[in-house]
Amino acid sequence: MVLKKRQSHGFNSLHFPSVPKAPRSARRAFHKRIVEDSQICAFELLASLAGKLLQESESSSASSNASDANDLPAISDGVVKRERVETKPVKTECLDLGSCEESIFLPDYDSPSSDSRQSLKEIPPPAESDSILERSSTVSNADSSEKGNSDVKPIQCEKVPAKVEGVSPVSVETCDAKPESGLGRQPLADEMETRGLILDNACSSKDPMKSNAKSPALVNSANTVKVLSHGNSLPSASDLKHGNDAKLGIRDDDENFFRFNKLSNRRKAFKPSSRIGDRRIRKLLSSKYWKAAPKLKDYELTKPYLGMKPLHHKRKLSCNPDKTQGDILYKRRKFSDRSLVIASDGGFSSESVCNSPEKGMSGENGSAVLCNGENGMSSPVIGHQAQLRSKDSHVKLSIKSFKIPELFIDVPENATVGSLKRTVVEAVTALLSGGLRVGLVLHGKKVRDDNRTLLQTGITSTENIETLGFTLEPNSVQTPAPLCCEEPPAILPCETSHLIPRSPETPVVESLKLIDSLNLAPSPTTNHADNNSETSDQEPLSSNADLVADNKSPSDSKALVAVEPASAEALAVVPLNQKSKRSENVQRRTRRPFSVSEVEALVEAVEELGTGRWRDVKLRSFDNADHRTYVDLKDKWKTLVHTAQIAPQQRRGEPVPQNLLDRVLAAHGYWSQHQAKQHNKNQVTATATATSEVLQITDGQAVET
DNA sequence: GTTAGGG
DNA sequence: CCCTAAC
Repeated sequence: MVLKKRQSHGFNSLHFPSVPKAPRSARRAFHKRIVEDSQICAFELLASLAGKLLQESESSSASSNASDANDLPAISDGVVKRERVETKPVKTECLDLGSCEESIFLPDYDSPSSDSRQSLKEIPPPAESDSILERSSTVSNADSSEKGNSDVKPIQCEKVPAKVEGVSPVSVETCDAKPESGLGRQPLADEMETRGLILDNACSSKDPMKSNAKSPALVNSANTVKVLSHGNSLPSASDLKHGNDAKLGIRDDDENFFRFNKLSNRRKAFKPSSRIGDRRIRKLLSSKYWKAAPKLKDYELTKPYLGMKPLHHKRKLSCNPDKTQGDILYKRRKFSDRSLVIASDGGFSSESVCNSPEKGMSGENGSAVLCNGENGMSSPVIGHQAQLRSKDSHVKLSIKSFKIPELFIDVPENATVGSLKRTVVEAVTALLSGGLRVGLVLHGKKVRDDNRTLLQTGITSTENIETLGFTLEPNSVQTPAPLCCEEPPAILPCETSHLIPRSPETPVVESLKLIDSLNLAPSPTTNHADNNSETSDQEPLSSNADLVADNKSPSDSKALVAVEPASAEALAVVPLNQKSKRSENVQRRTRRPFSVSEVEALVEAVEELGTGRWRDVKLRSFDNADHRTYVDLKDKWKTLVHTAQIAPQQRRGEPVPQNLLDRVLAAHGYWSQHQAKQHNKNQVTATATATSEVLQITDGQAVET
């Protein structure tokens, strides 16, 4: 060992790399797979978040509009329809990512407490797939026919699904929200629905299980996002075998196919990863995204902490149906590529979602809205609670949505839609990177004691439940506020929502503000929303498919969507997909060039401590610079050495005084040798036995160098 | 959690 | 800066 090391230092450093390299890369390749998976999870999370956001906005809009009962139904309809539309994409996704399915499921099983569970529970414990299928099918049915009539609470629940799909829905939502008039909305809904139906059909046909003759409970449960995803995923599997009508299906199928086989094996592995806490995911989230958006420099995300005003989402969009659809498609596509939107939901909130519209409105503290099942109806979702049950007195609640910390996005008008999207992703990612936790708010007060029983806390009666809210909170405050902090964020025009007052107690809970552009399709005409942040550019990154997706007659678009995107993507994606995907997700730390003074400090420290003791260097000279890790210092030193060795003309960035560079070289040279000597010495002393040889060698080395 | 190195 | 491997 010693010898080796010495060698490398002395002269052979160049050689070194070659040897390890091969193995390394190999290993890497192996790992990629895993990473990929993680990524998927990350995506799921994002997706879910997006879905939530959408939902949130939805709910708010709905609430505003629908103070009266009449309105509600309409809303629900819209929602349902939307859902359908989205469903298709979802499904696709599922196929793509075998993993999604798993992740989705996991939550249920994992957390006994989750609501969704309940439904499962009711039904004999079937294979996952079975249950899933059933559920999904149920859901679809419920949507189509029953939204309104669904007995009991189911109705409310039905609504929920819509929220799941984050992105695509948004656009739709926008349209819906705007016009109270059913007109604008309806047509869209129909069209979309149609599409959705088609998709559904495909799925359903494939699935034998499809028949929905499920107990009501199932139906209810269906509401949950999870359900959808499951359903989707399953169908996809079946699709694989049959082959889809749409090319899209083909591609997905293929992918799925592969994965599918592997999935079974991987399932276990996945479980853990599905968890939000998964380190990997976090890592990805936290660090990756930057690359994607280096050019976005201008954009800033403002963190909630910055004290921006909460904007209540409100998007102004044109309601052009066509456009909308295009958007939707686009969105879908996008998400689908990576993951199921749905899945994420399941992940985050173990709570299933079903809520009565009214309740939804009431969700005061901006958090989740609950509906109380207590009133005699038992929502399947809640079922999970039943497990906890003490006798008859269960607390039943459904969470329609979580509020997530507010995100501000500020981008130049000439920014591309794609960049905007990425920016949003970054923001969301940043949020998620720290992990999430759920807060409970009762009567506007945060309930902190986790050990108290619901009864003790007063979460038993219906009344209380109505004032109960759940919040999604970033787990770590430290979550880097990468993009935003440096400059004062521009404040976007916004409306504060009175609907979702934030209690001081729960600062964390905030509404996520999305800018309309997010939802917009790439087509320029579509967006003319007045949002400052809006961007009219087409997304450069968007695939042809995306473009194709926009204005078409419904039927056309459908066909196009199905086929084009799929094929296009398949082609493009297959080759590089993993990479690109990965690179796009997470955000990178903000770049912070070392100042001359920092360099000086570094040089000084290294002169004293030597290389190889970066932690000490950090402690000694950069202890206060929390943004400088010892790895950073090490890297900087590396670059300094390199810089010192190249011609001044080739150096870039802030020029480092030559004298410093000289010191760098000197220190580097010195420590290179010194280190070797040190090692030798240590070795020698330590192993008195083997010394002679070692010493000799050492000497030789030293001489040589 | 640190180090060392490749990217 | 990021990511990993290897400690």
